Amino acid sequence: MSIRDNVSIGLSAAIVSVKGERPSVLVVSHEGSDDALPFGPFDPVRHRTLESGLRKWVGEQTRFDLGYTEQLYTFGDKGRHTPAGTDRHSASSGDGPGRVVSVGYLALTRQGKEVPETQWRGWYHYFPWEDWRDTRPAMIDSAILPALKKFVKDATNSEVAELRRERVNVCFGEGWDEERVLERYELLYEVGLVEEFYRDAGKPVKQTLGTPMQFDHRRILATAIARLRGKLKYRPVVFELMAPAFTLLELQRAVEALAGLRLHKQNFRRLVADQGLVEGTGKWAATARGRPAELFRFRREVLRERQAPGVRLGVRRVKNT
Amino acid sequence: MSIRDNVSIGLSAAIVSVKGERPSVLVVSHEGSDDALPFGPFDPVRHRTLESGLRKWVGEQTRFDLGYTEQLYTFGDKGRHTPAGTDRHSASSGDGPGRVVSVGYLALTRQGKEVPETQWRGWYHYFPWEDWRDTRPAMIDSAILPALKKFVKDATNSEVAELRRERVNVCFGEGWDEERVLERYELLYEVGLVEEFYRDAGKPVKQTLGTPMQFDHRRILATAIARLRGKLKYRPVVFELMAPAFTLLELQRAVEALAGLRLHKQNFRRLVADQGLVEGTGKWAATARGRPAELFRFRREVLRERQAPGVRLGVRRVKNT
DNA sequence: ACATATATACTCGAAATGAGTATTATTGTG
DNA sequence: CACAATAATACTCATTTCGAGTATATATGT
Repeated sequence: MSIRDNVSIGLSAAIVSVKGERPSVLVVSHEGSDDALPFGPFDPVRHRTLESGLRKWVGEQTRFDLGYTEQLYTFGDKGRHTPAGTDRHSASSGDGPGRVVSVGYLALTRQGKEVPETQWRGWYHYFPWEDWRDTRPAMIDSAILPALKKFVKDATNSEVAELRRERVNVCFGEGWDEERVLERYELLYEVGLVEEFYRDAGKPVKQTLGTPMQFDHRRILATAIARLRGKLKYRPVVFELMAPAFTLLELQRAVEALAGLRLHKQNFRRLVADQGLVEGTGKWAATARGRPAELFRFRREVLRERQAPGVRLGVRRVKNT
Repeated sequence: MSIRDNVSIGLSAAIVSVKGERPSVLVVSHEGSDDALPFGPFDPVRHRTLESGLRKWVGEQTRFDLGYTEQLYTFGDKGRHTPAGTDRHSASSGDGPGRVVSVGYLALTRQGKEVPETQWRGWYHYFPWEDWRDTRPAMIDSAILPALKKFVKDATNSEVAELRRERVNVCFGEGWDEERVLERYELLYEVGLVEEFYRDAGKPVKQTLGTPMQFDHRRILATAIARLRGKLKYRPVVFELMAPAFTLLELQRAVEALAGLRLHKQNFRRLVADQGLVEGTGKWAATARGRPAELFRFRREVLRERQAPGVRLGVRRVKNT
């Protein structure tokens, strides 16, 4: 237990909110460098727990009050936490910048005012292939599948080829599993379809998909999206992202935005109502056209009452609203 | 990002196997001190990833080949990683033993030969209130609920009391949710029903429930059990713990052992078979009494083919076999 | 031959799910 | 002002899954 040189703990947070139909993440962005998630060091002297450290500096830096937070994953890969332009091998030389082990968090919040240096960006900028709400994204057929086919063909032997084929099939084959965000990102990284691959390898950057992020932050964001998409189904977490009162369609749009899928309206309503997740307020939303919708509120009691079920996404996909 | 003093990364593994009807965890045990999970430091110079570091020293120390592994959680709480007998405040004094952030892993393996200094121990030694296979454990009514009632009554105001009541109800109320292992352990810790509470607080130890472990290892084990119980239901992970060929009853017993619940035999069989998780080998097991059971094997192909579903535990609970 | 112990097959009602169709309450337009 | 358009909400229906049995088959031991 004596090795404690050159390791530091970094905390990164994927702070998520939804405005309208856009799931967004809070990023630190500067001219001339890639976007980054808010991150900071963990100071073991000042903070009793990792999470209290996180809440502290997120509060200071972004003035956001994190409601729900959840630890995602701890990443310690050598060569994947390198600022652009830095020699990726410097960490192994003993007293260089040292190794950073980063603990990623997911946080959900309602959207408030922005803070200097930070901005809300739609998460599909970083993962354009993950949004299936309107159509299957065209880049899957035009760019991704051709590259993946080549990846399978380039296998050194037939056994490797078979493993690769299965992986490609699970990630991008028939039967879209909206939760496999991380697996897909890692696959695209491996085949050189995302910019981070070239940066980490010190190679010249090629034309790639989606907007890159600093360090391994896009990987952390992929983990966050995957986790949130999964959690949606069995815990009522969407409500952390909603205003106190909302129409059922607004709720549905939020879930759709996060899941990247369209849902069946009537069944969605039935699910939410039957589970008692929500109760009418007796007020109606002002709508431009059509019959006005009732405003609902989340029945916070369900969190305790029963084993609080989630919004089981009504249906896989559906043609239209 | 300059703080890197006095933090070290420890890796701990809950290595799980099942023999017969006993879910077991590999522990390091010595006369005179509490059991511990195998753990070791993460050496950032030698290892590229946290997981490769883990596999390396687990391999060296225990000679076990970890099949499935999964990162659980990263714990960094001050005062909960203190060896028995050490002043729990020494970590905060700057250049004492320093702060250990520990990354917990879950690993599944088939049981092999034991290694000196380690031993397989049934996990219900540490969590006797979690085994509901035969009956609802008597200690819940005799020891746990009385203490929890007092905990609710001792609340300083009625709002706190209400929150406590809800927590108690979710953890030990009607409708046992076998996945809430960690929540229950944390609650018992808080009310002083587990030994670690007294040790961490530097108080004299009272009569408590279950076998204690060193550091925060029982918490890590609780996390592992919770995760595994959850995962069982949607990924076919049980098979990592089974011999290459097994009868359906053996499979059911393994799932029951892990979940701490009895399942409905006929429905369990239907679920497993209908999902194509398993195929007959045409061989039959030698049984002492009764009609011989066919031996089955796991159809590894399902892992790729479809989005591999898990063994959805047939039923909540059942009177008898 | 039959009691006992298992394994395996089949049945049946209740609930959940997927996919609609039908009805109601608004606004905008000819 | 009637009516097209738009959206909310209600209701229907076939299919699947689930929980809980009963029924039958194949062993062993006496």
